[in-house]
Amino acid sequence: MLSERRLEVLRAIVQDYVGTEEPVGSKALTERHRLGVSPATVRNDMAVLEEEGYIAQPHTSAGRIPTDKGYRLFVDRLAGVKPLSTPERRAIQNFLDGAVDLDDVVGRTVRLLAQLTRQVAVVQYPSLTRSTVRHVELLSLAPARLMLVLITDTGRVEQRLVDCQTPFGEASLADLRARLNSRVVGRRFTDVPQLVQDLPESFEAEDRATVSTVLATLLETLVEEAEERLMIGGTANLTRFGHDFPLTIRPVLEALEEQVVLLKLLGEANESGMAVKIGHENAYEGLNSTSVVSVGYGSGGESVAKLGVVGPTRMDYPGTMGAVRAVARYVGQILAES
Amino acid sequence: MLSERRLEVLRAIVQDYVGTEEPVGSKALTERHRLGVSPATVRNDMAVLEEEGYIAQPHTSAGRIPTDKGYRLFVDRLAGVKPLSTPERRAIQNFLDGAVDLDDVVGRTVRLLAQLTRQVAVVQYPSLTRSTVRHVELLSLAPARLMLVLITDTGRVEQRLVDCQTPFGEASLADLRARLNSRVVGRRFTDVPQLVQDLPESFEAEDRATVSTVLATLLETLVEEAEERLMIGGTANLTRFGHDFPLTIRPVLEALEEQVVLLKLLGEANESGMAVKIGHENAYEGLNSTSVVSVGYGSGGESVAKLGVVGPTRMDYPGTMGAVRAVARYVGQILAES
DNA sequence: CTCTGGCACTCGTATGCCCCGAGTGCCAAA
DNA sequence: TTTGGCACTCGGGGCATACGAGTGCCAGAG
Repeated sequence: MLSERRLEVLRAIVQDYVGTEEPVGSKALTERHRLGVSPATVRNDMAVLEEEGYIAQPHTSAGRIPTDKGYRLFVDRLAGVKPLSTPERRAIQNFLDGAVDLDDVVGRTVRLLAQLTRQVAVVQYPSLTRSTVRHVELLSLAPARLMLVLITDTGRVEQRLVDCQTPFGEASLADLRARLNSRVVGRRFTDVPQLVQDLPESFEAEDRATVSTVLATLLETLVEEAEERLMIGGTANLTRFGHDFPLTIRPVLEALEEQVVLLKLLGEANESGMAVKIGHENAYEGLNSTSVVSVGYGSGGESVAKLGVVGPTRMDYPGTMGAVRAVARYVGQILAES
Repeated sequence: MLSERRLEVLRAIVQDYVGTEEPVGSKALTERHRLGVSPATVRNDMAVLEEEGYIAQPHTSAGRIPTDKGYRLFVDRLAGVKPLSTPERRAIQNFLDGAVDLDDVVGRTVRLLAQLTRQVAVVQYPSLTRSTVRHVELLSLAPARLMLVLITDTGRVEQRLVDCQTPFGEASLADLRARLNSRVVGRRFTDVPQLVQDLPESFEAEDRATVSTVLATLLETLVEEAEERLMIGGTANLTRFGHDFPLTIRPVLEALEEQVVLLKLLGEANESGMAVKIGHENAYEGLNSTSVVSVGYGSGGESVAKLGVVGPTRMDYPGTMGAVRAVARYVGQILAES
């Protein structure tokens, strides 16, 4: 077990390193922090911390830098979440309040988050899997071509073209539209499949194939959209990453274009609290020198999607976590209002 | 006026510099290209080219590199557009043919373009301003709340919520829907305003306010969506930019997040042919060390949107132009089919 | 058992120096 | 107008040196 003072030393190392981006030595530490002990003592503590794997030396005769394990301990036990200042809060609210539609909300959120944290921001569009159906519309575009429009309670609209084998009359169309809506409006997406399961049977034989096609398309839309969309921003902040540029930055840029990877990363934020993935804790190799801070957000108590930031492992965790949490809350409010 | 041989020298310089990324000297030139003259002659030609501003020396006693003006001349008079190889063409077609909807087409296009050119690709969603209306749908969500859905001939769907001051009956709704569609379906967006101008007058007094609100929302949608959306990809290729990294790359990343800037850049592609903006020809300062190759694309003869790539001024112009043109053509075909 | 001051040692970085070579400009001759 | 020759420039690489921040260890004090 590490003594109180050793933890204090670790905290000081993390804070200094995050600030200066340079390995921190024993003397500098005692000067910048009032630890009340001499550099020699700190050296001993550092030796122990290194042995335990919390810090490391880039080279002999250089200062120490925190390891992933060190950051982990720092986040878990040594640092809180730094709340934002009142002006910051007000700025967030003002900025988000100006949004006019869902796209705008997400767009503003991502820019806000990038600016606050000075890192790369990732925001997932509110999820459909939790959503309910507000309306399903069927339009006849051509004799054998329909358009299916799905409207969700989060204000999102998805459309799909449906090609039918046989022409589908206006009467049948109106019939299907009415029955479909009476069954699924207000219901959760996950419940829809079983709710519409037996619908084809109640139609004339000639229309059954088309009805089945329409339903299949509807279900497909639900599933496809469960794989969510993302918006990212603040990539220019990648330039603040470090000195050994191209090598570090390239895999990150590549990862940012792989929506699947990002979704998986965000997905690991458990619903209640914030998730912090540090360095090698990230499954994707290209992000081994980055940390991901993510949190769920949503209207009401339930989280419908995730948002977060990606930055160097050497980041200001308390500040970043504070910003992420605050933004998530305000976005949730905005969504609840609309 | 520059002699034929001087132009040949300039072409050789551009080609070599693009290949090696290093300033090219007179001796190396005569070795790699069969110019049929001695290095001394080339030196004289280079002196002239430098005086005219087509090439420059990074330092005394270094080779020459092309200036923006030099690239300009190269593109305008010395280089053609390099057609893609047959396998490349086939690969493009196969890749784009797999697309399932508009988002997918654009997504695949941007990835394809990034991969072919090894640069940053930018694709504008097909524009609405040129499009025609395929259908307008009105849904009643609540007594005083409507949803307006606009479907375009390019397969795009836009929706807007409309809050009415007074409740709007189902009968009136059906009436408005029918009249609206009979007037605008098949018409161009730009023609819509005057086509619906007098619609409110033909309704009962109590409904007129609502009808006006709906029409206003419709027109607003047309205008708003004229400011197009973009998709970008291949940002990882920015790492191949050069040695003096952060300084060059940062403003480019910033520019890429400013949709307005990008739209303006693409917008300068005139409809018929390809536009190549080199270095300082780009209005936006951050892109002064980049070139933009863009072209319009669309189904049929008309271009409905633009696409292009952003790369270092030192790029393979013939190859890039060939790839951009080919992709634009195939995307146009795909759009025409669907 | 813990802390402290002292001391020798390490090693990465900055600095200065030199040399090499690619590249240039100029000039006189073909 | 082209060519070969020649002196000059200057950036970059290699090398030795000096510096200094930082370490580990040890002996002594509390």
